Amino acid sequence: MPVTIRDVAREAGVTVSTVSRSLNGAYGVNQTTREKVVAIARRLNYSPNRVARGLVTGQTQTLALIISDIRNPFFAEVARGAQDCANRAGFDLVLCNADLEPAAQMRYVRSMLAKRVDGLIMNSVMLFSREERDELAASGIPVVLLNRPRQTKAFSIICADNVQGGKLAGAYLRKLGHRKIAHLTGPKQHGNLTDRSDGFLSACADGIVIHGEQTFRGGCAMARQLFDEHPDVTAVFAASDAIAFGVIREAWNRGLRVPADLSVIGFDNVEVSGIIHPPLTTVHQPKYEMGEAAVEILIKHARQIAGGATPMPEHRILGVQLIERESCRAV
Amino acid sequence: MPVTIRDVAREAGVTVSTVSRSLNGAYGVNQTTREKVVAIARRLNYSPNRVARGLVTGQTQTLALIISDIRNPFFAEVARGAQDCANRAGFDLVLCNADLEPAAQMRYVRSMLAKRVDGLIMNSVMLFSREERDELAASGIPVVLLNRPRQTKAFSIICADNVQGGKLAGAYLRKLGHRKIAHLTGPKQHGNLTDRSDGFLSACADGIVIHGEQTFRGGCAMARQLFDEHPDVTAVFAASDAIAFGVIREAWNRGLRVPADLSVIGFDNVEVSGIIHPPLTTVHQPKYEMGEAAVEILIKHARQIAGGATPMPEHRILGVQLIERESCRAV
DNA sequence: CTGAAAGCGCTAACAG
DNA sequence: CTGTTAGCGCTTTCAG
Repeated sequence: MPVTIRDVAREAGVTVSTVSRSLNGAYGVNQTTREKVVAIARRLNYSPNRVARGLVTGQTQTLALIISDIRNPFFAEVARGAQDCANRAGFDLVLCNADLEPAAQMRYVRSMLAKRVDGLIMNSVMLFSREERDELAASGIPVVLLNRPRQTKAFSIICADNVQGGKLAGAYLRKLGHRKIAHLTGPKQHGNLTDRSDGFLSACADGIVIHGEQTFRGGCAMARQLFDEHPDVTAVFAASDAIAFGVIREAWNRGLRVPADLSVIGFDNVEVSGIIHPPLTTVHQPKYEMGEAAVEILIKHARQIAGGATPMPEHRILGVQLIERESCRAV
Repeated sequence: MPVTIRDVAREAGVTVSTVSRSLNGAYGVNQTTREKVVAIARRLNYSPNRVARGLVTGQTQTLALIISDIRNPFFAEVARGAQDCANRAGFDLVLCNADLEPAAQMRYVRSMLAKRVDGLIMNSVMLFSREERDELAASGIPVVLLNRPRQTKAFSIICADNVQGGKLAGAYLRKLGHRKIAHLTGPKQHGNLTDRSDGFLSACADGIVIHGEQTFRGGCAMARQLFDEHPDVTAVFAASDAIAFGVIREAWNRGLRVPADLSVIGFDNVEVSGIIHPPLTTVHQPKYEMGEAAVEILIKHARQIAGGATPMPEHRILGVQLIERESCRAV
């Protein structure tokens, strides 16, 4: 049904190879011939079948993004950065939501491999077993891991400077004069969050640390526990904005005013943090840029592989930034 | 590098056609032969090259989702529903963010067509010109439009019952006893929003309608205008949650308490509406289900096309629902 | 039930 | 500079 390279060739009175060369800007085509071919291709509304091209070149100009959930605003922002960057380079991005299930994640990986994507971005927990990791590495396609600071050295890694972010938050609260400070975070042993805790504790060695669920609900629950057990706390550093929102909600419920009675600082700087009341002071992660960086690396590596080279995995840590809004005050 | 169907065939001592048939569950293969082939394929860790298969079958098991911006929580939710549904059927989903630019949108459409996706979901404004529309229709792949109530009859359409939603909101505010009610919405002549307005006006014929930008900032701006020009208004129906958040923010700035001094109802029911203070009463759109429905239609139509049939475009309107939270009160 | 052969639409040597 | 030839890896008639 659609017009093929053969149709163009016939119409132009040349062979398909000449058409291919003309359209792909390869050397060795008479300028006049090329122009003629290009004109005819345009007139026929010809568009090369990328599947066919992919089969012969071995490259699909497609990347995969395997994350836990696109509804998480953090990932939405990363995805947008990744897609924009991919688009600029003529690549497409396929989206996979694997939640936190290793099995789902691995199914997606295999499916993407079978579709011969040129690269893979993944986040999500404890990826696969040793064999699975080897399987991926053996596939020979570039992989960048998102936010997995201490992972194997076989893949590239992009993450924000979580240690620095935690330190920034802790130091800021101390500078405001707070002395009884709590840190509400997710599960222990969670790469990112552990780094944030470490950074925080380096600035507030006597900080109270409470673990829970890294969600709005989790934030509510941890805040309840905190208010019950440590009513003298004057400031909290939430390991994510979602947790911070829970803290603010719970503070409201207890009649505590933020920031009058309680200072709260978050982490991530998701869009809503500027919209809620009070506007949330938080540590900004360069989410969009992380997506861009991941794709940038992938494309570079894919080109190297196409050129016969073996790319070196790259580990890039992006800077964070304190965003002062209205949820903290000096005491 | 990767193991091909030929490797399996050689190892099994049969030809590639037998391997193909065995693996695809086609009729006419000796049970014993099939089992042997399957076992060997598994042992070799064989996974068919989907690009090659796509070239011959003409189907890629891939769908495209062209939206304005995945960072918009509305689209994130739709995307998640779409991706889940696609995944269940063995399809993948490629994500494109075209913002509101017709040119970008058309580039994505063409790119997806060239990659031979099996179907297309699009939202975004005033798609293309007549020729562009014809070009898409001529491509012969199924298309479903998101939230474009009054579009051409050549494509399928999924949208929420916006008229009903507007009516629900208006009737609710009246039932609470409000008489001076304002409706803050986006640009005029915007399919969805116009429907919401119409529904609202059918319940509140004397409602004040203000047009602006359909964003948080736009909500702030419209609220300022409203408070200046109509200080006696006791309730507002915002055409989207984003606008409602702006109204609440601006109310705070003016010292108006929500809902004590001003009742606010939104539209969409994005996740944050349950997180902000006060929790927002709003009209729920079945976003996830809209994504699912879109993919469901696409896949059904793709199968029909593969079977030689010509699918009939389908128009599906999904029901909405009033979510009562704490931003409205009776007067 | 299985094999041989053709071909999807394109690129890429290799000749001429 | 252009044409001929050979596949990429798979499915699918068509024979046997």
